[in-house]
Amino acid sequence: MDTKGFAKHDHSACIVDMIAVAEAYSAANKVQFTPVRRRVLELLLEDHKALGAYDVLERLVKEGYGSQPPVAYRALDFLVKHGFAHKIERLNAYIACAHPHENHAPAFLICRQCKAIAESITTPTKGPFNRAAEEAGFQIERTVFEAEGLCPKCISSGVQHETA
Amino acid sequence: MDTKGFAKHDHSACIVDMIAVAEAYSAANKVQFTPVRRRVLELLLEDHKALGAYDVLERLVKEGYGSQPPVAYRALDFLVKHGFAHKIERLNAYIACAHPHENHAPAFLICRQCKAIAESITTPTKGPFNRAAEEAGFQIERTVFEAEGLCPKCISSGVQHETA
DNA sequence: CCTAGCAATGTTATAATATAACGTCAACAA
DNA sequence: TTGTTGACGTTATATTATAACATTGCTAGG
Repeated sequence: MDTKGFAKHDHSACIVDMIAVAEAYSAANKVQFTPVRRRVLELLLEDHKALGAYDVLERLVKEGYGSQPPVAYRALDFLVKHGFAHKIERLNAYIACAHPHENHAPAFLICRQCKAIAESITTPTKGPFNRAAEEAGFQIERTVFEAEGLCPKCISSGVQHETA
Repeated sequence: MDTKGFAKHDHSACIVDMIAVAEAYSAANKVQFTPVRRRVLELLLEDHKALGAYDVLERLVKEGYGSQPPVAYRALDFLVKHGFAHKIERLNAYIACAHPHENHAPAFLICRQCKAIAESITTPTKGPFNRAAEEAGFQIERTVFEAEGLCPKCISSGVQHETA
């Protein structure tokens, strides 16, 4: 299981790369990688954490794009639909995909302290969950795998115990 | 992995049992299993599917309980906190726990067609996800495992293909 | 008995998240 | 040219969730 997110990496290169991938994909699949869509993907990549739709919207407004929620939701929906972003259900927020088009079954580790998020990919057809589904005769179309807890950094900096 | 939900069972007995468990637990843990809380648990058990907070509220109002959202949210929070219900993040809805206090790491199979939901329990310390977390040095506190797709019944009754 | 503290309930009000519906425009194909 | 389509922008509204405060009833200590 390949997990990205808590390690440092060359971030500006990562943005450039992703945008290039998105452009190639869009050309190949005859979908439009328009300025708003590109900009939203960049925003998600820049932050490298989950942004709410209204966070995205706020930034778009500042840059002269439309000012109403559908502007943000539509761009986010596009990115999610085509595999460039994921929705973190637990947070009602969106994050750039760290593994675009690697046959996704994304799984997230969400730090409750610093809000960092790592994305793993699990094999879509194995694991106990898939076995259980099979036994039950259930046909999986989409999965949500999210874990909340403490990332390595926050553990070592002494945060402990849930505040619950 | 024990999966409950798509098979038939004696439903009124299941409600009675759960309520008894909840009462025993509440007595033992000195928490108050009040009328609203009990009623909300009953509602969730009766439906055996996920109810939104406002669905719950609507029924409570009809029965003379308070009419404002916090009434429903507080009861649901209580039930979730003490392990009698779970929130289905994907649906922003709540469902009675099918395995109360069996050392939970609940996993759900959600039928997009008929809205039936099955609850499995996964072992909280195994599986690829836990291994990935361990490798990453991440300490899991809570998990969300949800799969959407088609349940056996809907498959055999001919529903196919996502409408996407 | 009184009363201070507490937990639960109820309320009002508002915040945060999300979508429906419609008009305009540009690209493109017939 | 014209009809269609997809994207974008808008207005308006729906849906989900919480903050903050008053009231009530219980109970522990005096």
